[in-house]
Amino acid sequence: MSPMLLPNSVRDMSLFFGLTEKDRDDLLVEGSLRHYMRGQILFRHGEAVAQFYIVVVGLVQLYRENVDGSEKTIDLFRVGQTLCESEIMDACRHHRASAKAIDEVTVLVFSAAWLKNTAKKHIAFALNLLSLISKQAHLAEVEAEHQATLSAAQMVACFLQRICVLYDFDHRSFDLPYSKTLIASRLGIELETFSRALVKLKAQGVSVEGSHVRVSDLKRITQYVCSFCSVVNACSTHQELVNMSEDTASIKKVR
Amino acid sequence: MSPMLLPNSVRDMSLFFGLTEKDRDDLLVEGSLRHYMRGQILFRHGEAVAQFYIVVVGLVQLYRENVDGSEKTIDLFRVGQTLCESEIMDACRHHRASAKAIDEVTVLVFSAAWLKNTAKKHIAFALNLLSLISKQAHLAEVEAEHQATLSAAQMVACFLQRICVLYDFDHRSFDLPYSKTLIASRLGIELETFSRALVKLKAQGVSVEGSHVRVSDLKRITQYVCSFCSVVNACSTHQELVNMSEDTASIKKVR
DNA sequence: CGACACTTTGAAGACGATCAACGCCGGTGG
DNA sequence: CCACCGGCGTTGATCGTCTTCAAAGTGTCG
Repeated sequence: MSPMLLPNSVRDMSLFFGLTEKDRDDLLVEGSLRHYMRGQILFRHGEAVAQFYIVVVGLVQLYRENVDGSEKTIDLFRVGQTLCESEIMDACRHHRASAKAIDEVTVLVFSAAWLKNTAKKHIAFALNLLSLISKQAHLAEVEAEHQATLSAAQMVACFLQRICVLYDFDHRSFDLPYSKTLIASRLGIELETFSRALVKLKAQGVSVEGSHVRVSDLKRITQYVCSFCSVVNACSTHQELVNMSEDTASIKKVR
Repeated sequence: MSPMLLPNSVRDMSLFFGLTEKDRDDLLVEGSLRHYMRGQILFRHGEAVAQFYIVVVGLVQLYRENVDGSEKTIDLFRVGQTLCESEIMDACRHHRASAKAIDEVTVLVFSAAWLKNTAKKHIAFALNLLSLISKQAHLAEVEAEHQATLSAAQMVACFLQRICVLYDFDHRSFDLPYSKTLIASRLGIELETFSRALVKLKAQGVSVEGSHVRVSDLKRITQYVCSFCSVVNACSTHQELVNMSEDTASIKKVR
């Protein structure tokens, strides 16, 4: 697989910071591209953990099937995001959830051994991986906290903010990048609750028509969710995080 | 600080697996012991992240103060557990939560630079740290999922199981290691809800009188919470996890 | 014994889940 | 071209669960 063909969002991934271009490309060469049609399964809960994935095109859904057959979306991964790194580093032998393609998806696949060996071989890679997984751990903690403390409408508002940062959208006007059904599942709420939450957000200056979102008062919506939340959302990349953290104290004061 | 004085639960921490005893002790020497009285603050939300902590004695509460003054417990750390590793590796400059002593607490304190440098110097340490943080990320994910999908009674049952593994208690009869108020806060539910959840669990063969817990039917309570949950709870140490994962498939079938 | 922290219990209310009905839209097939 | 269908989203009604407020019970420690 020639690294030249990969989109910039993959070649510039934070995972490869601090490596020479040559080292990075030598590593990327060891991956192989794999395509999935809409709805196809990448891996299933319970199967052996054998591979590390980097999303190159499309959207991948990580989800769990409950005993009753319903699905709960754990997370959604877009271009430049990775799957299974924590399962591999955690020495977890079996997948803890299933993954499927939402769109037409292309992923770059590496063996689990590749990930471990690369971490051993390149200390910079190991530290980047640490940073990446730390960030995930933190996001998951915040998520757990939100589930416990925020109302549905607040979680939706928080999600909209996160979307803007992740996709680099204009915070005042943008289109939802995927269906409301999927968003509701991602947030752990029912579609009906999501729909009603959008109605409530109108009072906070957020209007959603179809898939188009317009936010009339950025400050109001930021205060509506906890201000801490907005810091988290803004810290999507390493560099942004470094910059943002300068301002954390002042944001705290503002609230 | 002489490593000889540290309890085994610290000297045998998974973080130092694969290092020689000498390397480990040389590293431990660089830490300094610090004592806190009941209720004293280790660090506050918003302060600069400067240190890495290993709990040597007592229980440390990580919590967030909401705008309205109420506290939400994010996690509780006992002997042999660590604080701030993910904040340090994540290059997060300011604490994302506050920490205080529940008991009388002793911690071993290292500079943030110590943690980063040790990871750079000893690849085994870096990999152990990766494993540790991966595990945390996973637990946090499961936690978020539980908050979204389980009832209060199920979360309490799940928590009791986790307690047993973490403290190596007899699963059939043990004492709660801390107050019900603290447990409720940890689970993100109100004390009243917690109390009522215990009443409901009587029907599942779990009786709690004062702080003493008796479980009459282990299988019933395991099935009451999702079976996936019990696998997670059991995977408290690296080695246990490696052993457990052998059985994951079979446990899945059982449910 | 009284003060105080911790816990339990009761009653009322808020919120989200669930079930049901309907509207909208794009595609398919007659 | 129209009828039908299925996927998606909205809205209404009802129900169960958790929170909130209030009161009372339990225990410990001075």
